Amino acid sequence: MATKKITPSTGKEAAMRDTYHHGDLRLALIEAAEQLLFEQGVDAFSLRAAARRAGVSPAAPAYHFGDAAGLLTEVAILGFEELTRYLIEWTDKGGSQPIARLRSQGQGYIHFAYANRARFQLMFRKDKLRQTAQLTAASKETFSHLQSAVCRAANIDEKDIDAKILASVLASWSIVHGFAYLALDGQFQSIAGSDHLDVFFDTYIPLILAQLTPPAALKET
Amino acid sequence: MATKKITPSTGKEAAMRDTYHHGDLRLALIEAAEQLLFEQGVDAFSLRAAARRAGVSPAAPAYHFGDAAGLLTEVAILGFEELTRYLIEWTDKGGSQPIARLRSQGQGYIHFAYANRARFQLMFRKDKLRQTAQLTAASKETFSHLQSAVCRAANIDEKDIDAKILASVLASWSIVHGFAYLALDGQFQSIAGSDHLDVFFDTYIPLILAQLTPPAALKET
DNA sequence: TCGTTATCTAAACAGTGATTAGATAAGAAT
DNA sequence: ATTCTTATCTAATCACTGTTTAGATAACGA
Repeated sequence: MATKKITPSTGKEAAMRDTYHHGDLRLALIEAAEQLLFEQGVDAFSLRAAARRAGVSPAAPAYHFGDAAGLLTEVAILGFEELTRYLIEWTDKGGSQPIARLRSQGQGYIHFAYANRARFQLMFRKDKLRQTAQLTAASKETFSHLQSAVCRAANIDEKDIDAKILASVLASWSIVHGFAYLALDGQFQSIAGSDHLDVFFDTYIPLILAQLTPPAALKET
Repeated sequence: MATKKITPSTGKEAAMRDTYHHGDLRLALIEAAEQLLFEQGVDAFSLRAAARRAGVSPAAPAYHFGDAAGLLTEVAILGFEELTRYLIEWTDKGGSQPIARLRSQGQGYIHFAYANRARFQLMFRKDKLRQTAQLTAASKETFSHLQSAVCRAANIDEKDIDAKILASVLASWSIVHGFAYLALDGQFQSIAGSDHLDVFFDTYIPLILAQLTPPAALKET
């Protein structure tokens, strides 16, 4: 045999391999991509770096994912699925009152964003993703949980959704998403003193989420 | 003399020049960058393309802006200044009632985002910008208008800002920013039917902005 | 007219995403 | 066991990017 070691890249991250075939390159690349995103942010990501980390040549990812957008889309899908899990878990943490559950869900959304900075940002960077059926399915699944929580808080059947209730869903989504995005972008640093998680989660977020009111409050319009 | 024409780039966009010196390259590059952003989005921007469009060599921008982040930062500063003008104008459009003025300001924020897609996205992409004193000054100026509008809607003196009122400011900012961002990212396409401006501005936005309530509503917390 | 400074070019380097032809392996069919 | 087919990966290449460097050119003040 005498299968010589294969070291396709010169980088230090290159994983040695005894076999020509990787075994599970698809998974390895996804994990490498997630690591890179976590360590260096969305823009620092490069397909070649992911390949290096997985210990394969720069062209290897093309077979499994086509191009960079293909790989990142897989990561984004996993992100949406994880976000959905967050929402389910945190909604339950809210207890029995529908409004409290909605607010707790909002906390979950922001917690996810903080715990998955780059992945969260990637999920909402359409230019870096490929709009596959899987991706839209995953994001729709996430959205459906936002919608359910608002409907229950408003005591409205999900089949009776009209423009007003839909606006409330969009508003709820907007406020938690906007907050998470602005905070992650560092826009609150010069305003709220320190940018530490605790400050936000303990003081501001509960106050902000108090504005997640059910559409009953919209009657005055 | 016989000053031969200088055509540093081979691209078609290359502007001819009779003189070795451009004249006002700094401004020309900013305008080129804004055009590129408008036409092709944030990620498609490249420093070399901006140089080409200004009719100058790839290294020329370095003298005026240092690097790509330097040029983009200038564009972002101009963006914040324009956003501030939008807020002032739209706040006035709201009439005499402070709450109506706050809501109108929110519309202005979203209008700006729609009318300046890429520039708006750039302004909140810290990774692409250099955190200069000018930039933070411009964004702080913008923020101060958000703050003022909320304070007036809440009938509170700006000097008496506490955690609660600050949370309302962040909430107001978050909801309009989140809405603008998600809409620009196309997240509402599959939900709200068409993605046309009119639909949002006529139906959803007024409903959403109705949730921009003064902190009096927070007492219940 | 001369020195100084501001402004720009040319050339180069390392890095990127993507494409292509071809090498290698794994498994099925015979 | 041998051959065919397919899956998987490499090597080489291309056009492009941001950035740096040395040097060319012009503008300006003495």
